[in-house]
Amino acid sequence: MVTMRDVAAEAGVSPMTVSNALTGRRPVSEATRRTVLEAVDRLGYQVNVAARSLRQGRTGVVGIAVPTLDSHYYSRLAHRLVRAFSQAGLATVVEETHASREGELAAFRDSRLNAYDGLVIAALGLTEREINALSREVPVVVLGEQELHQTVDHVSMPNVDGAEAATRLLLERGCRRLAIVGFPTLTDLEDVTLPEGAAFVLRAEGFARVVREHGATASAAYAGVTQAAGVACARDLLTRGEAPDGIFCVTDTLAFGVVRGLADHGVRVPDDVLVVGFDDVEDAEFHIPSLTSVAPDLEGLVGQTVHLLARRIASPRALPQDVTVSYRVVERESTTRP
Amino acid sequence: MVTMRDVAAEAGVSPMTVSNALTGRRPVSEATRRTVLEAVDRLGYQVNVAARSLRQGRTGVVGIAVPTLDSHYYSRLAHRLVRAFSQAGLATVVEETHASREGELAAFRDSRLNAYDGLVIAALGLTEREINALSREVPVVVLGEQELHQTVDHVSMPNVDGAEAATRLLLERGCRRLAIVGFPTLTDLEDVTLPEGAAFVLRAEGFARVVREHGATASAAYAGVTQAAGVACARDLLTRGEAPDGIFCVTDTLAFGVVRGLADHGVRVPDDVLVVGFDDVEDAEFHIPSLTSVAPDLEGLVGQTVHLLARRIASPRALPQDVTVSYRVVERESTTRP
DNA sequence: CGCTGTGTGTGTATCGATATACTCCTGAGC
DNA sequence: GCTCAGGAGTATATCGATACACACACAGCG
Repeated sequence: MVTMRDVAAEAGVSPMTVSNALTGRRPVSEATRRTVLEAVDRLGYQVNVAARSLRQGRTGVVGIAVPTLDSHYYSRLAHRLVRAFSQAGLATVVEETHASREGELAAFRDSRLNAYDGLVIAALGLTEREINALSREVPVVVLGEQELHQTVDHVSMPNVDGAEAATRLLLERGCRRLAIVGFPTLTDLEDVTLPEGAAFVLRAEGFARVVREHGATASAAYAGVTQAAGVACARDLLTRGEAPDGIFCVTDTLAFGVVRGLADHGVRVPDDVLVVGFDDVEDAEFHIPSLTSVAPDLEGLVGQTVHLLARRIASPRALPQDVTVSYRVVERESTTRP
Repeated sequence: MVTMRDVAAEAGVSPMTVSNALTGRRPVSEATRRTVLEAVDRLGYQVNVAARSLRQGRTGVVGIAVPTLDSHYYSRLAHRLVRAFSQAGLATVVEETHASREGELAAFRDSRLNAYDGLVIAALGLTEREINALSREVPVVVLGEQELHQTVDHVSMPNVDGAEAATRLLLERGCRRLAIVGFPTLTDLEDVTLPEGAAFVLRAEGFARVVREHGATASAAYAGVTQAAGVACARDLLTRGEAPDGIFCVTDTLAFGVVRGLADHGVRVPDDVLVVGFDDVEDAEFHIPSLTSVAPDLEGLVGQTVHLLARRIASPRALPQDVTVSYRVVERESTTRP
């Protein structure tokens, strides 16, 4: 491997001058700068990051830890975050936590910990207490899957409000027998702990509140987070008493499954039942029927995340911020009466 | 920061003994091992990866570079690769190249280069020559988007064969006016260079070959790789002379767009036209209509990739292998005549 | 009894880049 | 003519973990 020392020899200067010429940390005369750069080209020199970061204690890389990449929502979120950090001049690596406590601890603790200058994590498995403890050791921004209490930088989705809006939309469109897919019950909501974390609870809360306010009837079904789970929930709802005429799904992914599951039983959307999702993933626009969905302001979420993490890296003791981004409901065919 | 030296002092041994106790690289008596581990716990010691990898020249991390995570296919592929490497005991980080030459060079060269022990790259922008040159400097497995010539480990999809099978399926189902979506022409195929690389060319080749053999007529449309592009292509095909009755889309993503675009013009799948995709992404099963697709053996692809990279890391001068995985055609509603 | 071998542990040099303190030189100012 | 500021470059120590050579005790063996 060719080192800075080799470049220095080739250029007839000291290693330190090579370092200064390359990083610009200290001034170097124009002439020697050129000589150095030529030597670098000739030898094909590349800086050794391990050595640099050992010395500097920083790596210039931020980690992005998401539960899985095999998801409409998280793959898109990771993509947007990467792009935003890149525009801010920060390199990124993406890590999957498999929605497990261990995976999330790994993102914090693992050997790679001191390889990141900061971490963005969509935490599902860790408790608030754990997150608080860990956040003292490394700059971190938590993405909104938990309710936290101003102890760590936190950017969250408008879970309750968005769910309320979605549910109201169903009622406005004339639905009277509502259902929620992605949550197992409508009583004692806060006692339920799902593997997917608190976002689902908050969305269920919003749904339940509007149902209560309007004195509507509602049922609930839960079988997981995948499209297949959506299919199962649809079947479940159809074989149970009176079928719903409006379904709120806590994610678009579930909604896709639900629509598919309904179709399997000859139930048409929107003719027989209206469906609303949450997240407004790209596919919502292209499915048949296209899916009405709650669209959180992803750009805002990503922008805030980058901003907060950069701020925290710069000043580790800054006061933690808690931001909730805005949303809008994008209405499409799945709630448009024919 | 607490270092190995601190642990050594706490445990009353030398740093070297701590290292040996933790890595197991050299034997340590059971008693001192326990003492060391207790000291580690008490102080909350974590190894500094920068120092370790500077000394060892290895990091235990492999990089996975894909064009984008905002894609049905690549996000799933990245997910599977991460899982497979993890099962093989290797940590991974995922990087996006934005399908650009620069992004791919970055994956190789960027400061983080010497931070990976190996690289898996789905290269679209680099030339064969460049890949060959770079592959001499770092263990790399190229995922099948290029035709390479046994100069680098390479795992590829059954692009030509799969496309042929898909096209034959359309003919068998009675289609006579075929179309391909995702490729701009059917003459001088090999002269076309798409931003998406050679996979599209190969799929077009398979399509064109079968069309030729059967003396069928065919048209072509291209507008990019997204679902929106699929919509545009559908519109394009419908407004141009006689509409096709069978469409082969070079990716499922395009196919989703095409089906949607057709629906926008009142053309129904499969009633009026049959559609086949390629990749068999998860959504293919859940769309309405569900999408017939060429399903490459992803498990095989991922397994081979892990195997080849591990092998190359172990023995850098091993003879390069070129593997093409198998495929099957999964027939669903989009090609099932009502 | 001396000699080799094995099992444990320690000291030292090293990986490559860079922070820091230092030297040298040129030119301005009085 | 002399001092002093500051620009350009260099020597050295250091970040933390570990490869390597070495030390030492004790067992087995001829």
